[in-house]
Amino acid sequence: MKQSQLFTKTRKEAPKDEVSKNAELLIRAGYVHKEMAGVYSYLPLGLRVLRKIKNIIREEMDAIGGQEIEMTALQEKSLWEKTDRWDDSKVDNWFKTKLKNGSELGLGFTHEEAITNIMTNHISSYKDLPIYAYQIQTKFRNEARAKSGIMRGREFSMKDLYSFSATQEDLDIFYEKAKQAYVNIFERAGLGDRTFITFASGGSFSKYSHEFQTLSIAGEDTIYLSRKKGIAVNKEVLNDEVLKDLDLSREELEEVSSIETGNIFKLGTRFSEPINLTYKDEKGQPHPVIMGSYGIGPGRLMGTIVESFADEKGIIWPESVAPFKVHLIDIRSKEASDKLYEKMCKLGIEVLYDDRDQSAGEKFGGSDLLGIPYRVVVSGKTISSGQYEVKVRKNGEVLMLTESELFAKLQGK
RNA sequence: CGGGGCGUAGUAUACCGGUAGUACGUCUGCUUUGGGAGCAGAUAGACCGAGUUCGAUUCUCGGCGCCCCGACCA
Repeated sequence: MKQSQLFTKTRKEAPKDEVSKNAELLIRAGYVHKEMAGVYSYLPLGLRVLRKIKNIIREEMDAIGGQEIEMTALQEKSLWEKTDRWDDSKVDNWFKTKLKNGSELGLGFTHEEAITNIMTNHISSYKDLPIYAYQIQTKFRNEARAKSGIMRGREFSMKDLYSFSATQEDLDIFYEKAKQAYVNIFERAGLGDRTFITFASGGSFSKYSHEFQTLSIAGEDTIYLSRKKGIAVNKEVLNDEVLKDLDLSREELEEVSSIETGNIFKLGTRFSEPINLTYKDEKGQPHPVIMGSYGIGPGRLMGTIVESFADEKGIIWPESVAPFKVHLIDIRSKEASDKLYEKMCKLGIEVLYDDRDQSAGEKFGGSDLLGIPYRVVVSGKTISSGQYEVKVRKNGEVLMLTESELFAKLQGK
């Protein structure tokens, strides 16, 4: 894409009233637009990043048998009354609205009720199970206080997968698969080395749930981490019994702050019983379906990546989620730059081409802020040397490469 | 939801009971061109409403909005 066509611009100044690093950088770089507190629009570059994150998640969900669906944001009151989650005293972050005729509706903050209800039309026999279904959809939560930029908003994207099993064994097996899929997601998003499976409150059907906590000073959670064992315990549940369960001692635990980037949860029959989602076993006897839920927020993940890798000059995207792989910068050598751009496009290399008539300094500064992994400069200097200058954003390494070396590098050969 | 702070241009700010000034930014033109360059010109602002007043951006009240701490976060 030619940058002269891109409607967003980079800014030197931070917006006022924006403290979190992720929002400040994403707004300055033109990835997002803040509509109001806790509500952000994604602009072209931001949407490219968000899509890449969602696609990584999709691939991992599909790989463990997930089937993608898309449920509605509008939710019917009566369904939520069945599970006793309609009343504001039970769930305080509802956004509620009304039909013209006065009927109350809610804007979904999660979808256990909705999907359980859908499944009553599709599950009758043990032969129908298991089913694993997920969606990537907008959630609405009436947070008392929005904060942390795009990481804790009132409207945000969420991938939620729900598992439906006939037996506890199947749930347990799938749960472990989902856990591994989440590990893969964080690995692929570049956060693998700093994201830890964390034991958290399990609710009424299992002792623990598992959170995926990404270490960050911007985090709202406090966890106790054993780096050696690679696991952590959320502060909320830390006690002697838990330590004994997990064979951990206080001495080996380090208190760190972290961002909750994912959460997987065994639901048991918490929703299937009140909504009457049952299957018949071999003998024709009915049983409630055993469920699990598995959530991860693409927007929060994006914010976490920014928080994790940015430096004083701007964002640093891991290649897997970067809006473009290459930022091609023309310094008064339009003809040669155009040619290189055409070649990259032909080879399918994702490239943002800064073809604008700006000063070199502005282009470099903007490029650092955008955080695209490889910056390729074409200038009089590079043309006379017969080489291209490639700067690696994450470590500042500068390489002088011939054209064939350049393409070999960018195509990962 | 409890507590605190704050609303003057995109940003940072100044003055003032007599209708707003500066800097940076932005835009246009020219000159520049390897780290946000120079010159010239231009653009753009009192959150909203009510009250007090001859007159309110300024004082009072109400609303709306934003930020921070805490609580909350199946």
